Formats: sequence, structure tokens, C-alpha cells
Amino acid sequence: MSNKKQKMDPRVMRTRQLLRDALVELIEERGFEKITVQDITERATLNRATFYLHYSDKLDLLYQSTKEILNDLVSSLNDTFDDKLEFDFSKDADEPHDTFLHLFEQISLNSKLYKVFLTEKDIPYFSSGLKEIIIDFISNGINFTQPDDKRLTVPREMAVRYFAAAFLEVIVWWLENDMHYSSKYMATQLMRITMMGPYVDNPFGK
Amino acid sequence: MSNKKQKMDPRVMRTRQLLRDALVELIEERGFEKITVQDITERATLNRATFYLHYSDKLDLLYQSTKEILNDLVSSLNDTFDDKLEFDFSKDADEPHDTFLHLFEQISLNSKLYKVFLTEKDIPYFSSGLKEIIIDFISNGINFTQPDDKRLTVPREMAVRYFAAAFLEVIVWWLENDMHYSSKYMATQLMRITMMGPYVDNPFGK
DNA sequence: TGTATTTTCGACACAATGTCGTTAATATAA
DNA sequence: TTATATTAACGACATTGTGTCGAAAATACA
Repeated sequence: MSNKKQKMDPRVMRTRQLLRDALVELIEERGFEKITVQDITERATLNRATFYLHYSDKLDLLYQSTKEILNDLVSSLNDTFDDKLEFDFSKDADEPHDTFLHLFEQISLNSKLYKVFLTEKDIPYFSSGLKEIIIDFISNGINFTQPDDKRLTVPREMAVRYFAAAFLEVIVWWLENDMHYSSKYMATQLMRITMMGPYVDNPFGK
Repeated sequence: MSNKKQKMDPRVMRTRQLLRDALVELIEERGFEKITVQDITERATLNRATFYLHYSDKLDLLYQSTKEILNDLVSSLNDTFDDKLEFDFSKDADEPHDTFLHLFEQISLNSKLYKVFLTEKDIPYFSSGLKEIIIDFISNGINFTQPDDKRLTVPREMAVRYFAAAFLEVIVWWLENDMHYSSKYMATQLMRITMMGPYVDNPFGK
């Protein structure tokens, strides 16, 4: 979590947490478009004027919450990258890389918020923000594994976007299924399909 | 296009077209959240009351427009599928399948609307609707190529979602780059990365 | 306990919504 | 072309939500 919160007035922490929780609840119930600031403060059992002491409008609340959650994810991923700088993809495809595993595990720590923000249709910022993070993630991997553009099958940027979106979608699918599968299982499957493609008998002998 | 429009009062067609064009313009300029019904009718040079004769609110306008555009895409894709029922993926990876090609060509016919609706951060319905279409597209391909679950590297539904999101992202990337590449080039690259993976020298011998 | 900060409360002007009834413009069929 | 039906324009209205105030109450913290 963000360590800035420790020097904060507990009333402020409580208020912001109540507002964020109310936002997530209401989005789940009605969708972001159909929520008013009045609804949010009512659900949070706070006065409407209090809302404006912290956020300028409901988009701002969504945006600030998004930023905090995603910053936490990035710090956590960076820690893992530092530990595991060797990107050894030449091992067994059935043993997930630690960074893959870590990604799923971090998300499961905040699964309620991730699920609502990623699966509701009209949530700005969050999906795109998470996609940016995954784009960096993929870039690191591809740049390390193959720095030579000529040995890529398609333009580098296209490959990065392709896999980033695919990864994000697998995460969304996992959340929609209420994380029926373990993080390790998901990370393994993601490795498999990325490295081996969809078919056990690859029609292309390559 | 939707053939229903032919029996329509031309005033109604004109009004709805003006409203849709104004919506697309304003989303491009300010984003969907920051637009009011007043803004839309003003840009469309229509009275605000006229808006409510056709749509209940701006979300409804967006939703109806989305439905019409995507229905056109689906009909057009279905025609192509009927022509090319054989899904022969065992040919050369550098010759794009006609269905791939057709997908890009159809989108380029409405590229302005597709670009705005797909790349602006806060447009509900459209991306998810197009993704559903591509999910069907991918499902057909994978089901035909490999009906046996045991010969897939990962669960079928996961594979479908994985590739659908990847395809959609490549389309978005193409539009963001103002279609600098041809439809045929894009279809070819998409075939290549999907069938061969990112690396010319695949680290996994399969 | 005393002081600072935060929250509450009631009130306000303002903007946008959704709905009227009436009038004007346009489409379509006889 | 003319008659009739449909649609759009216009002005007005009550309603809802917004964003901001100052003063008072509640809470934090030193």
C-alpha cells in the first residue's frame, strides 16, 4: 500500500476509504455513469460537502483511486524484476516465470476492486492504465529475449501491444471467473499459450 | 449499411446522422464524459428537444450508433465466412486469410468512427461489442482447426479470449497510427504473430 | 487540556435534464 | 398539386445535481 497514508490524519484516511468503497459498490450495482456525488456520499455516510474537500468530482475520485492502486502494483512488480533480472525463457514452458506469478498474486490482493474496475464497461483510466503497465512488462521481456528487430516475426511495437492486450484479457477472464484457478495455474497457462501458441501440434513447423 | 434506413423519413435520417456526427466530433475534442446533450444538439444545429424525440440520453445515442455500426460489420463478416468456409491454416503464413483481410477492410470504411470509439478512454459498449464479434471470429477459427480440447495448449475459452483481445489491440494500434499500413500488410502480420509467435527462432522447439 | 484540522449543516446560484404545448417545416400519397 | 400526417423548432417549466460558502460541531494530536 501507499506508505504516505501513515502520516495522515486518520479521519482523512477513513473518509477517503469510505468514498472509494462506496464508489466500487455503486459501480458494481449501477455502473459508473449512473452514479452521482450525492449517491457516493450517501452510501459512504458522509456529507456531500466533505466529498469536495478531497476530490473535485466523481471522475477525480476514480482517477485518484486508480493511480494509488496501480502505483502499488508497479512498485511491487519492480521489486520482483530486480530480484529476477534473468529472463530465462529457454526453460520448461510449464514452470511459470516468477514475474508472471507475481502479477497474478498482486492482483488477487485487491481482487474486488480490480474486478469491478476492469469488467464494468464504462470505467475510464483503469484498464488503459493497467495495460500501460503490462506493455512495459512485455517490452522488458521481448527486448531481453530478442534485441534484434530482424529476428522478430512482426514489428516490435505491434508484438508488444499484441501480447499486452492478450495478457490483460486473460487477467480479466480470470477475475470474471472469480479466480477459480490459482495464480500459479494462470501464470503457467499464460506462459504456455504465449510460447507455444494455441495448438499442441503446431500446423507451422516453423 | 442498415437497410432499414431506406423506408425512413429523410428528415429522421438526417437528424440522426447529424447527431451521430456531432457526437463523434465532440468525443474526439473533449471526451465522452465532458459532453452534454446541449453540446451535441448545438453542434448538430438542432433543437435540444429534437434530441429527445430520438434518444433518451447521450448514452442511448452512443449505444444505438454502436449497435448499427457493429451490426453492419457482423453482416459483412458473415458473408465472407460463407464464401470461405475452409479454414486452411496449413498454407503459407505470409499469405493472409481472406477473413483476416476482410476484417481490416471493413473497419477502414468507417475508420473515423472506429478510431474515436476505440481509442477514447471512456467510450462504453463499443470496444466490448467489437471484442464479442472478434471472439466469435476466433472461436470459429480455433474450433475448425482443432476441435479436440486435448490438443490445445490451454483451455479453449482462455485461448479464444487471449487471441481476441490481441487482435483487437492490433486493430486499435493500426487506427492510432492512422492506418499507415495497408489492410493486407496488417492481416499478414497478424497471421504471422498468431501462428509463429514473436520470435523467428522460437526458443521452444515445440 | 488547548489548538488545529476535519466534518457537518443549511443555503445559495448555477447548469443540465427531461417534458410540455404550440407553431413551422417537410414528406408522402391521393 | 394539394391534403394530411409526420417531424422539427421554439420557449417555458419543474426537477435534479453541481460546486461553493460560512458557521458550528466533532475529532486528532501535541
